[in-house]
Amino acid sequence: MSDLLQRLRERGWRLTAQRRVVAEVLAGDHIHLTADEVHARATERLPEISRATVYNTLGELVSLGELLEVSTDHRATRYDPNARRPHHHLLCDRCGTIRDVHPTGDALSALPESERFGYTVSGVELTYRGICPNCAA
Amino acid sequence: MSDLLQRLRERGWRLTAQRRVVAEVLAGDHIHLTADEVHARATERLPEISRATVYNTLGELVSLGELLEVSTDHRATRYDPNARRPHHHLLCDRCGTIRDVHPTGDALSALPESERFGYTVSGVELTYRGICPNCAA
DNA sequence: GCCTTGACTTAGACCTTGTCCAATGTAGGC
DNA sequence: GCCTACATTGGACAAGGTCTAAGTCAAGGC
Ligand SMILES: [Mn+2]
Ligand SMILES: [Mn+2]
Ligand SMILES: [Zn+2]
Ligand SMILES: [Zn+2]
Repeated sequence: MSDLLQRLRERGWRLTAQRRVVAEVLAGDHIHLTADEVHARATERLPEISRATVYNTLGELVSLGELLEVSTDHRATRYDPNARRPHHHLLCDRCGTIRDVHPTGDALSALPESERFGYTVSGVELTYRGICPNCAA
Repeated sequence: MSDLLQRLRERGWRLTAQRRVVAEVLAGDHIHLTADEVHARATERLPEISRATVYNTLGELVSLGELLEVSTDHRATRYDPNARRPHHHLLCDRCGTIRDVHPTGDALSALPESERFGYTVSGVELTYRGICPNCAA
């Protein structure tokens, strides 16, 4: 997290209070917040931060490869700070909670040449769906 | 496609010109149109069809299990008439073209118990990403 | 330390996607 | 052919997201 700020400074980022707060809000495991959720949490620490700045900062972090965009549902995009270790997602259909998961094997190799239609395939995303223990109870 | 209309009539659907045109627009393989694309194509055949009716009809077809919603990008939902044969998607990152694909193996069994976090896992979606032959040229 | 400047932030207008509603039209049973 | 419950319509509305012009400020140079 201050690792992150360090990397960003090295890439010429100005260290503003707003950017610092957004970075802080995104710290942690299994974090997949929407832009408005990030804004709400950032506002607790820095009341005057604007929605536009949150969107700007999230967009920049995505461009820099420090954040991933995840669109699991048909609602708002979620932002995933776990961009350094490849992983997939397990989503609760009832409450929307998302966990990072690491399936075995390589999903890419499961797509035979005959099913590639001449595409150059570079990646694959898996989204598992189910019901979380909390919602099951 | 008239199969579809047949099934729908059996389920109590009124056969209106609007619904017929939406069903026609959705016919074919590897079709993954947005609601506005469906509306645009439907308008060519039936100029007075409204956006609300297109949304209504698409929503009903989804409820009836005749259409799938696909959200591969972070933009508009796409509607997939290939609801009868399970499949996954291969997406061109440049132009957005989507193909239906059928990978080998079972992605569900690739998620070990230790990575399920107590969830009851019921399904998995795969999205392959790459560049289509058209965009590569 | 202070100045300078280009990068950053801000409020709010605006756009796109999608939902909702009251008024109007019509498919299909009789 | 009539009736009526179901379908369609235009437009208002809402959420998520983008853009802009004006003001602010981090940080390098002195
Ligand atoms: Mn994640
Ligand atoms: Mn498909
Ligand atoms: Zn849940
Ligand atoms: Zn392409």
